[in-house]
Amino acid sequence: MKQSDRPSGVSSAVQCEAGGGGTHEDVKVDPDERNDGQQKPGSPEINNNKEKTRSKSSKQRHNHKERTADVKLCGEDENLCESVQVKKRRVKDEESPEKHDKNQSSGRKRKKTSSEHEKAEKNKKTKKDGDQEKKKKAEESDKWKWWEEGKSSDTQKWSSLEHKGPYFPPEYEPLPDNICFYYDGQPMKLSPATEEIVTFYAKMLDHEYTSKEVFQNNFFSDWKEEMTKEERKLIKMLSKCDFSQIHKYFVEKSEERKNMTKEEKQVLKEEASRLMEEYGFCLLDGHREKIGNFKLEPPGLFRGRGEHPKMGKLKKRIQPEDVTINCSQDSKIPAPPAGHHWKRVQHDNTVTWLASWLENIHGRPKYIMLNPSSKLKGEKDWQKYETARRLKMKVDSIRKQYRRDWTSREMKSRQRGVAIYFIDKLALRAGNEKDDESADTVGCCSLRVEHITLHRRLDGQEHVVEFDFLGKDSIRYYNKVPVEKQVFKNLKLFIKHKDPEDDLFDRITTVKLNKTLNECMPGLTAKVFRTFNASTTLQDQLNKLTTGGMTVEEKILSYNRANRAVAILCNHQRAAPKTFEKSMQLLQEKAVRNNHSDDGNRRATSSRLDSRVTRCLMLLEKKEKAVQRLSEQLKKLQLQETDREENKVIALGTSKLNYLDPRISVAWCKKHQVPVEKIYNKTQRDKFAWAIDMTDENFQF
DNA sequence: CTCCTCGACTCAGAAACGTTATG
DNA sequence: CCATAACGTTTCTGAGTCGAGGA
Repeated sequence: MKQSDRPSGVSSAVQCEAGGGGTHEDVKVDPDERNDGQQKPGSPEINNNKEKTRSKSSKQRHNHKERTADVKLCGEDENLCESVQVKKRRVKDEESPEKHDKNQSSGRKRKKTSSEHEKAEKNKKTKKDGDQEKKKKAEESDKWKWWEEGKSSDTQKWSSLEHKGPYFPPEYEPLPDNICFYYDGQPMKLSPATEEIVTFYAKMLDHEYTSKEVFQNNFFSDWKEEMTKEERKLIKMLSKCDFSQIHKYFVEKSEERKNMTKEEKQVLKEEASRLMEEYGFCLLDGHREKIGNFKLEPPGLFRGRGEHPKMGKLKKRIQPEDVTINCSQDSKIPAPPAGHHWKRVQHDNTVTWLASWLENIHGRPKYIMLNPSSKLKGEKDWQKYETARRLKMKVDSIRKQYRRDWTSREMKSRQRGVAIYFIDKLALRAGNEKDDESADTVGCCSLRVEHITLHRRLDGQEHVVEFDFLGKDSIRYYNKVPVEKQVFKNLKLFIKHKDPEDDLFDRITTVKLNKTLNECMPGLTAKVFRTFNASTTLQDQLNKLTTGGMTVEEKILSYNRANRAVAILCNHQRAAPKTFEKSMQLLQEKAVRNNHSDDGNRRATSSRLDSRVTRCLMLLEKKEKAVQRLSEQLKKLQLQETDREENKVIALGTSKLNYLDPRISVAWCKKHQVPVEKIYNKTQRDKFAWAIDMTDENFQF
């Protein structure tokens, strides 16, 4: 599986003190460590801790009363990320959405500097329709500054909502008569419904997916169910099906599309923007807001991530009769397609979605919701960062508490203490329980014994825990982390008498863990730690990496480095670009060539110097400049090279979009005179409009 | 009270698509 | 100047988190 094969250990680069090297073959626990003494005679329930086993028993767990002994704390965390140090902060009351419930209409006023840059940027492209330009500018000027209005209610999400309903994908277009499906070598005309399903498979033929047995089986059994009786009688084996002609047909079609003339492409583009204009927006509390996904998902074959047991299943076409519409009572109710009706029309203003349906693979609801630039999303986002900032105030006491739990007499508390420590230190996700109908991935609470290896000593470090598991989206998490001795002892205790497939933390669940966290601080849950640690890391790294005399380019490089540190912490990965090796090579070749011509220039320079000094002075200057330019270019290339290498499997976007308080970035931009559009593109600026508008250079997370 | 399911929302990387750099 | 490759942006939809509410 490609995802799991990714070069791992990426995580070690930034994580405070990870090591290198080391083998997988190590025994889990050195024998001589076995009776290393955490098990005092009086300790209750220490043995036989095999409660939550992988299969299902996680349901029935004992609940012991809290009897956490008040034991002395271990020494203060030198190991926790340095990011934690509390910076001098200026929490400006008026910037907190949470403190705003009362003065609804107080209308904070802020400078409105940011959109000016945008206009300047746009003016560069004057070749496009002047009309469009005007339109955009008009839109900009009446952008809704909801953040100046004070916080709105938590439960009621809107007071009026009007929209056109979802856009339905086009109907299936049957194949032309000369394109045929073959069974057992014989051409066969299929019923339209069956044929459509075949095209889904045929289109994917050169994808790795179709070679997987699970995929094939799921596909074939779902396909059979949709066949007519006659077809079912004939088609018995997938291996006798020949989709190649159909496959070829679609390849050619997409080729044609690529080779369309500019005019044809323009027509298509206009069509799309017309669609967007009609379906892409809604009216929420009197403001025109962009919708995130106004197009219903077309039918196709389900492609899960990783080793998904349901891959290849048929994702059915959504009918209007499957769709629930949510809008306000007095609004213009969207019209269903002719001859159809909605499943239901409701007017629930405690939710944010405009339409929903049940997806047939898992039977779970899916929604049409607003774009991140909308008030509904933006306000929530802002609130998220404010919660993370509140955690900043509380984090010291929480850390003290979980350290205390490491020596508790209760297994439950010890496990909770270690789990929160992992979540805090390593930015692990909570790790809810999952059913067997999805890929086998884990988070903190669902870690199993087989996912960690304990090394008493590794690469010159003590008490190293080696993590190796598949997380969300089946992305591999691989990291070797030195931990406190007490954590190490506890882990040894947790895995005692357990099988590899047993839960490491068998006495806790995400629900219980979050309940504890919520008692420490209202609104605190496991995922807040990710936001908190990500944002803190960014701020610290920016402070560390940005220095006075830097050029804008260098500053941006620093920003990207800081961003990368966060991405590594959060384990945000991507597949190495397909062309990576090749383009890397190209870059190197270029560098080499550059270097050579550099030499050539030098030689030329000196020889000329010998001959006619006066006349060549200008030439010399020129040449020197060329040399200088070339060596600068070379330096740039080398820089680019390392940057790219470092970035090979790191995805910066996810953290930038979801974990980094945009106000940190905006403040940094202002402080260092970096135009904000150098770090946020248009979409990102739209999403973070609130932060760009309200933040001054003194903002501290 | 706890467990368990469901619903709604955030977060995730791949792929498609568009733009810019390069040769 | 054009063709192509590289790169950045947008779309797509799957995969998590977490709270609510009923048994």
